[in-house]
Amino acid sequence: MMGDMDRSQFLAPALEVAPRLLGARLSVDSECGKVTVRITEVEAYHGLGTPGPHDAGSHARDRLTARNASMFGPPGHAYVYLSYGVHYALNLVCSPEGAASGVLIRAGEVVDGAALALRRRELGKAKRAIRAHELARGPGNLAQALGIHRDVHNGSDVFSAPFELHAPEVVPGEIARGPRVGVSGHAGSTEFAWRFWLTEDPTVSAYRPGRNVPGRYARSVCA
DNA sequence: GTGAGGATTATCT
DNA sequence: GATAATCCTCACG
Repeated sequence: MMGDMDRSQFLAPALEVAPRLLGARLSVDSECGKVTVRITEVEAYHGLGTPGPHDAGSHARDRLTARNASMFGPPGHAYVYLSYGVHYALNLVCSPEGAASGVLIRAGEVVDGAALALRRRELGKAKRAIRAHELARGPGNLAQALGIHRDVHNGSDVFSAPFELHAPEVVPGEIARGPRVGVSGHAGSTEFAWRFWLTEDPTVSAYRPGRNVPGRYARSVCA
């Protein structure tokens, strides 16, 4: 159940991998120093070549493109994209090379390098004071806290520098499951309850439904 | 070449 | 709750 975190785990479809990443520790090193988060919230996205229902919410739903190419690349590598022209988001690529799927890392608890993470967040915008549990809350904030940039990290191996990935040290606790955040159409409905988070963890981001989602006002479902 | 639409966040009402 | 910020990606002609 909680074996070593190695590359072979990422050969599976993202939907299987996603919940297993909860509680894992992810570090990103840089010339400024290292920041480590304990992953508390993730979402699975499938794509061409990965078994399961067609995922209309995925960047890799139709074809290989310049943007989504690393989702089709080797498992255990990073897929980084620019969201809304404003924020980077980090995914860990799953499925064998040639098939697309990935796990979006949506939130984490900063367990090391909090001072650097805070400095990066303050450089970003933030006039308001940032509390500890908000340092890496939400995919954009998490990427910023870790110092993720597309040009530097997209397509790189998560099992090599500057990344480190370690399996959960203890059973992470109760896992909740619900529809993905900000995904429009059926792909954002409870039919695609592909978001996983640690119940009651304060670092988990707020749920916000996408547009045109059936059952838009349903809060969330638990596993 | 052009235009619409984001796997978001912070801020304002 | 609503919206601006911001710019890349992709579809279309």
